[in-house]
Amino acid sequence: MSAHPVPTLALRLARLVPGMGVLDPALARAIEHEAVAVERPAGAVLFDTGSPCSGLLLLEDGLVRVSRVAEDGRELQLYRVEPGETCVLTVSCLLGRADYPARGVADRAVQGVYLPAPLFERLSAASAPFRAFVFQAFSERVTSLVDLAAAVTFGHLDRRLARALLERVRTSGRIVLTVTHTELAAELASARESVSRLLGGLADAGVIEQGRGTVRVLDKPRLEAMAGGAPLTH
Amino acid sequence: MSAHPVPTLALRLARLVPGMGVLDPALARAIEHEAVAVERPAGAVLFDTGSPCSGLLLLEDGLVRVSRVAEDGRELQLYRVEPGETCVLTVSCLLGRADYPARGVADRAVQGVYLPAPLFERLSAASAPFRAFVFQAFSERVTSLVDLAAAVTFGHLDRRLARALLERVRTSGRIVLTVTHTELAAELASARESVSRLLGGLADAGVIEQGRGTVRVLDKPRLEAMAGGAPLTH
DNA sequence: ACCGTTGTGTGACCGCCGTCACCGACGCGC
DNA sequence: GCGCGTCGGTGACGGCGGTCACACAACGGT
Repeated sequence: MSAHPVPTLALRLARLVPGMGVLDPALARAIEHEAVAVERPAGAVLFDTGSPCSGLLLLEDGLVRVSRVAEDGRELQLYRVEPGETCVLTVSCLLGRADYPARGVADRAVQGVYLPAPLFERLSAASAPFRAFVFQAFSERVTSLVDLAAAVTFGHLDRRLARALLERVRTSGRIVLTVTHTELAAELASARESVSRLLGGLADAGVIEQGRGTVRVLDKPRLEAMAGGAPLTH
Repeated sequence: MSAHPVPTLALRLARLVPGMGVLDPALARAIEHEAVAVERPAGAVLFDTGSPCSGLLLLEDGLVRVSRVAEDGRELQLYRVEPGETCVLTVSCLLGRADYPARGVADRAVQGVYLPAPLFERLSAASAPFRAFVFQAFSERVTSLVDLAAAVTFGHLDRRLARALLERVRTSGRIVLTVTHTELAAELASARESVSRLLGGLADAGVIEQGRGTVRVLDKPRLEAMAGGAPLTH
């Protein structure tokens, strides 16, 4: 397809993992053999509740939403995985040989490098930078999960909504978000009507501006104040 | 604090970590030098929100409650650490060099082996069993955090209360729990009155029996049904 | 036996938010 | 234009559970 040579998997991996420059040749060969280049379209289910975990996907591009689904169909977004990040649950399941307790869906088309479990273990045993990378990301996620639990318990919906909006501003880099009230409600495990009412309030207060399927953030500082100032993964 | 007729620290460590039998002599020496035997009375605060994490405590005896405290003083128990377990947050903070996002309090008097960060890193680099031990525990905790978030979001108080009771039955091994309504309320980030009413209902239904400062679980299966996926009959 | 402390029961009130019902607004295809 | 699906706004209602304000019982110390 491509006229120019595609980077090797080891190279693509090295780009994702800071400090992982020089590799043992045997290890590099193992990567070429065992790692897999992955591309999935938006909407694809990457893993689901109860399914076993066979390896770790390192994201180069796209966005993955990881969410817990209740019996009644309601859904709580646990976190989102962006390029350069890792999926805690996947690492967790790999380390503990457990099944996934949640669902991962490609929010935007996904491209990355997939490391099957044996390769993952070999890498984490052999490469300190790889370990550091995985566990650093891991650590941030655990904190964010704790934050989530606290936000759901203490924080009221307005606060969580503010956080969700800020999160989207941060990851998209734009202040005009293309998101429907229904989507936000699903993300927060709430009801569309509640979200609509709150957004209406924010619009009245001049914090945001609404369009059909869009939200424009006008007053980010105010939104941050509402979110409660809690540090949400830089 | 060294030469004693008591087991060496390396030995105590080996008892805690399955499969960690034979150690490199240099490593064993490092453990003797750097690890610290720790004993703290019930009620002692082992770490608190915002404080840095300097090492990992492996519990030999006692019980640690890890909870997130809100601004208004309400408290949500994230999990409890029992002997043989590790504290996710501690490991997480160690790995990510982050500050604690929660508070850890000795619920019963605590005894254990404390591994300062450098020693922890050395051990996790050198010993596969140690890595496996830490990360296995880590994995379980992450799952339990996800469960917690889901329970708080979807589950109602009765369900969470049932879980809390069962958890205590499990860890104490006895069906007569010495726990006050106030304590349960704090654990669930709820109100004492709510807990009292729910417990009253359970007593009426014959699921439990109450005393002053005690709860006797009579019908564990029924309690489990409540804690599980069964819809609540009101 | 007295009294303070701690644990529990109970009624009243109310706010948040989930649910139901419905309608209007916008977009798209034909 | 017309129909229709998606999106959003609004009112009504109700339940869970948090808060307040008590009353009271159990235990402990002196």
